[in-house]
Amino acid sequence: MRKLGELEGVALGIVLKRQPCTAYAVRIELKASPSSHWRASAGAIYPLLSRLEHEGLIQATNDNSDGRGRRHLSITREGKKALKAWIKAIANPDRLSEIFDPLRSRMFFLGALGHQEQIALAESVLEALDLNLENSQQYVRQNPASGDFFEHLGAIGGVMNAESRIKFLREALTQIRRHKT
Amino acid sequence: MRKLGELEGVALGIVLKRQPCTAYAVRIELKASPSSHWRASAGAIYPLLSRLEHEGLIQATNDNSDGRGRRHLSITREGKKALKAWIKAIANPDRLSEIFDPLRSRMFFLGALGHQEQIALAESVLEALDLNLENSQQYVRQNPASGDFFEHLGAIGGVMNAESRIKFLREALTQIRRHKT
DNA sequence: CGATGCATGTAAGCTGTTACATGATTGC
DNA sequence: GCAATCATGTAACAGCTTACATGCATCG
Repeated sequence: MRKLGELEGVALGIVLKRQPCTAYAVRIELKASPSSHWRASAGAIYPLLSRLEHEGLIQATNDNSDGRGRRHLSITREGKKALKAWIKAIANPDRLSEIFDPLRSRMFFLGALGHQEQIALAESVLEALDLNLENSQQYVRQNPASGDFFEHLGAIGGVMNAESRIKFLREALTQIRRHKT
Repeated sequence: MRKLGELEGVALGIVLKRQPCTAYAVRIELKASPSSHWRASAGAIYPLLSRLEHEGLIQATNDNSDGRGRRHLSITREGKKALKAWIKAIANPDRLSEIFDPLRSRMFFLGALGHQEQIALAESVLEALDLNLENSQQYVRQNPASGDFFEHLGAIGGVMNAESRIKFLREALTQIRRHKT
């Protein structure tokens, strides 16, 4: 059984949670989730789900109740097995450290800016991060502990990450101010 | 002036820091950095740097002091302008939230596992995260405040992120134990 | 004198993006 | 009736990976 890619895992997971649902719904959910790496373009989602269907990880039933030719997706036994394997693969330290954070990438090169520019940028990013935190907190409220437990956990993770980034940038800003070229 | 992609920005930043340096050195540095999204494959780096050279953002001088045909890269005035623009682009909230964390992606779907499996996985990931933290701390020691200031800042960011993930997973584990399906 | 590291690249393939194309349904 | 949303897809392209190919230098 083939290993799933990152977007494949996420998409398959969404199918499991929302089944029976359309490919469109999967796409919207991906877009809606805050701080996502994925743009969830149609050109990615539809071929991806076709692939998963072709491999027997999801199945589709045609819904002819209206003229839109909706196709309702659900996960198969094989699909759930593949999803579980995908989830468990995170225990691999290499997979675990495949993080991507455009803010931290840029910190390494902040020295390319002048001292005033550094401070101005850090301050404006700090504002953006505050908005970011508010969005994450709102997402938690939209997914309370009373609803889907793991959706709630993931949302909490988003808040903690946002807080961590703010803490980091505040610390960085303090040190930059002290630094003076 | 064209906007730089993420890997382009990072590569250009490394050239600025290490110049004059070879493309190979850029690649090694990318690989060495802990928790990197990029595999820094030759097939990515060499065409990328050729592109930047072609566009006048970096320049190369041939070094014939040995038979390896080394090409020493350095950044141009235009290149530094492009790099600064790339760094400042992080103030854009959309760019800022393009985070990717394979651990958090999977938290949303942890419910696909049985309760015991959830706990076992979380525990083994927690161990891997501890190693992760140690690596990040070592990276800080390798890049002390006495050296390149921003390299040090970036390294600190790595540690804070590692700590944040551990804190998150500990919290998650506690809640999962309480949850009992 | 052989293994490892330095150094540069290419070819095929996969995955994702943007932009386009089409059409039905719903709400104002 | 018209706009927004639901819904499915394709085509062209960009970017990165794996795997391959080549050859010099250095160290034991």
